[in-house]
Amino acid sequence: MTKYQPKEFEESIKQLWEKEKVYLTIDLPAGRQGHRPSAIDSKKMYCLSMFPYPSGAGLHVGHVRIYTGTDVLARYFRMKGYEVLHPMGWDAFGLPAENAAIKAKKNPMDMVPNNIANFKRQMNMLGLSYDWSREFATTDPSYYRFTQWLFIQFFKMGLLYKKNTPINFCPSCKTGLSEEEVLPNGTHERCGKMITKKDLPQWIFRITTYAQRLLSDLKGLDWPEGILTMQRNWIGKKEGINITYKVVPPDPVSSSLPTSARALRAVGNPGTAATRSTGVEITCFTTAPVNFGMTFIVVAPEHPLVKKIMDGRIKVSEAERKNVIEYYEKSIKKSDMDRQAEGREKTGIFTGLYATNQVAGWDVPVWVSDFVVGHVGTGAVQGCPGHDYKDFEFAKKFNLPIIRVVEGKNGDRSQIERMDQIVVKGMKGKMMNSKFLDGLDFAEGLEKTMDYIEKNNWGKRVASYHLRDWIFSRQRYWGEPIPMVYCESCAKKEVSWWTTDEGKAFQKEYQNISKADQTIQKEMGGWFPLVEQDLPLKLPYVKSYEPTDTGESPLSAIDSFKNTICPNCGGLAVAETDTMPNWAGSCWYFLAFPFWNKEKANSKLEIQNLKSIENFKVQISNSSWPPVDWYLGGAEHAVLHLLYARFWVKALQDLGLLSFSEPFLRLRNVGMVLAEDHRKMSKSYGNVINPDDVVAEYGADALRIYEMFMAPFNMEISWSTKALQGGYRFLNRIWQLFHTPDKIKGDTEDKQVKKLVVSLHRTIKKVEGDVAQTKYNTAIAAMMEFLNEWEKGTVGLSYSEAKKFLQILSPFAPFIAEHLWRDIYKEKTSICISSWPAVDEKQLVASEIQLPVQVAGKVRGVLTISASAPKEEAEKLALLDEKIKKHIGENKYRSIYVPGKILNFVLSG
RNA sequence: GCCCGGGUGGUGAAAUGGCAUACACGCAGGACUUAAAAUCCUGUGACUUUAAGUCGUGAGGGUCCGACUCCCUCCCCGGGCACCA
Repeated sequence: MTKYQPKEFEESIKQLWEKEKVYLTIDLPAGRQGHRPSAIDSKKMYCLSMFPYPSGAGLHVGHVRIYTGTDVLARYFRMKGYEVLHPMGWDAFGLPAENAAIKAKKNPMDMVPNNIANFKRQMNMLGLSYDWSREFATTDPSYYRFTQWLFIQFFKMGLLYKKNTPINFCPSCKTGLSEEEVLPNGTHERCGKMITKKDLPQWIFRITTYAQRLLSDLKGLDWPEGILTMQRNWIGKKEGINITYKVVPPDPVSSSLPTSARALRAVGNPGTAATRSTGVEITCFTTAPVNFGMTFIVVAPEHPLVKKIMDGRIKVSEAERKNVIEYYEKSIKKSDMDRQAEGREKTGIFTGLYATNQVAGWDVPVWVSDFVVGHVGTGAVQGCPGHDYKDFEFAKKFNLPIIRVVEGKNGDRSQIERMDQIVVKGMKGKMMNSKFLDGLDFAEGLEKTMDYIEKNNWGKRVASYHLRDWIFSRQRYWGEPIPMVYCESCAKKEVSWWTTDEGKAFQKEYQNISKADQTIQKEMGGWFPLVEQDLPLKLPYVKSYEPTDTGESPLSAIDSFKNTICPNCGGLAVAETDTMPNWAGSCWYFLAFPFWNKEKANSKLEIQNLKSIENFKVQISNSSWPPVDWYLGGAEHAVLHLLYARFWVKALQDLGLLSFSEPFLRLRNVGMVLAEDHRKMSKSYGNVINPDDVVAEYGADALRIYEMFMAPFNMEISWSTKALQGGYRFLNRIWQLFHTPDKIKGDTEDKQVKKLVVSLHRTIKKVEGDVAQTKYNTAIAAMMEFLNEWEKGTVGLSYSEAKKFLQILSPFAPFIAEHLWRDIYKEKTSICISSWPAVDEKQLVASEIQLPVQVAGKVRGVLTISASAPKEEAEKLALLDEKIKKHIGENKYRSIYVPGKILNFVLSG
């Protein structure tokens, strides 16, 4: 008897697949001949794993899990007759690569190809069925030229602007840092010193203009419910109202009073906006306009009103101006850590100004406090301390009046003194102290207030989103250069791209979708995209690319890169030196695989082809492969990557390049693979498992089977070498069976054989159903169960039925399946492209089933009975059972009968 | 504090309203072997000496003929966000 020794055949099987090009995909819809021309009319299935960053460490066993999971799908659908696209590429730009290269004192450009070669070797070793002819890395100039081209289109649409934005900066290392390099306690992960913020001009994506569509389109996606919820919460839509309040000057009567007394003084006094005014307004966003209980306004330190007070455009007393300046300086310097240390303890300062609450008809004092956040809502809140916890804390701290306008539990109308008395939006209660609203339900009262405010033109209902615009600049070397040029002389002449002929034509063509309003056009004056035919704007190969001590991009130190000419006027101009973030390449890679041709894309001819951009547009918009049918990846990308990619697809749809609005129809998460000690695998713990070692000892199939079998696909697992050996044993037993002639030569007329065949077909059906739900663990368990039955029985399967078992095994363990397929069955074409065995449904209809019988809810017996037997028959049969009879005893009973499921005798006395 | 996961044998887990613990690991005993490894066979939730049975899916309550599964209250573990108006 030969032994199962995967080492002896896995390598040659791998070469066979390569030689026979079994994974090549045809191009849709152009219909170039693939290996199965007849499949051109069949349904398509685009199966994609989130592509990896090719690190120097090689594949992690976690990678093996996700890529095998997608591979099982791809292999299954191929055999089911679908035309399958299953590509792989490399997300090679970004911080990890750059930092690794800095450490190794190499240029990432030199390191990345080696890492890719190693990843690719390991993937082939695992038998992953990729169509490598479509491979690319986001760092290939032939790829990132299009990333840059897309950037330019988004710029033209008015989706990008430049603005001073704080970046993380380490004063000790003199370097700009990304979010992930800053530890939660506000220190730099490498040197341990506190980081600070530094203002630098940054490219910003106006993702917020798509907030509503990003929210609405979630409906109808076949994604895990938890991920959908997280996306919804991230976008965070809130319906409310913006109310505009007129700011009135300090009250001359009370100007001699101390600040605290003056802050209180106005409340309850008649509103004075009609007679006095500073000409300034404050707009507050609120979801609960409880205006009859509103006793103050608080603005964020970043609010424009604060600037106006500080520079004297609004007159307040000198003492109050000083207070405001002091408070501003202090709060602007506060790091997140300081603010956390303060906890919920409120700070703030009275500005000396008032505003008129027109609804209630009184003035309220205006305060500044950093519990109000500049970028949330309008950066100003109306204080209603009886009906908001934070407002309550603030009012308590500064002794501001608290007015109850909604009854509490059991009609409580008492003065609000404690937190637990507060009635907030969503609670029940009747309105009080609210004039025309008195007696209404709280929710109704809010609606009425909003109607009233809108009718008087004091405010407007709006939706506010938690989602913020997306900072797209990185002051780093290892990213796509941003293909933009700034021309100071054009800027001075107030020339923007949209005032050029090209820009005007674009505006006209895309007037319905363009977001390039007057503000954007003005702000972006002097900025011009590179001439599209000149792309790619190549990242220069340089010796030194470490982050600079000014926080600026390393490219800014390279004169030959920085100094350029203006695409508009031809004069001297400055090239943008920031690069794009890691997300850029991954935002559209799934759109590139469908038409990518590795050889062609990288040929000199193609790169010099002036029409290549036009070709690109045609290819990206004509392919019928996208959207992605199955997208598999880790839950850590639940928000950012998925949201960004969805955003780009919507923008491209608006540009007319795509005909669909969502990139990923089905999403499934893969759980992490932890080490045997339940910790993350890490060199420092010495608990890393290398797939190379595992394959060398047990073969690729055993590794695949183990990772698919150990737990549901989306659950976290800890590595277990013992359990891996179980997978190996399973394959070994299959090997032995196929080398035991009696087990694959059953007589098809034999009753025992027929029974075994029924079990096989049941298994085929189970595997089909489970694979389509990514329930790989139970699919494998079903095959194991069948194997046990087959092994233990005295008869075998017929030669042709046994073959079907190999076929259903092949998506999970392709090497052994292919080997036996060719060795035992002498097949000449690959099992990968054979047709999935048809289930003989007729055989599966069982004439008799095992029916559990309960007495008073407890199982007391099992009947062998026809699945469709009538109740009378089942009952009669059950009562023949001594044990059942005994448990019923002398009791009266009635019975519940669900045919095929259960018979339950319910006792009644 | 809020949001998202999760809690079932010694272990990974199965069952999504109908026989709780499939499948696998581990363990124990046995076979084969000079021996070990490998392989095969048998057993394996707890309690009850045996039998017959009782209990049992984080805790408590509810709905139902029937609940791991649905509803309510709470506890614990993991992840994320956090003064979000």
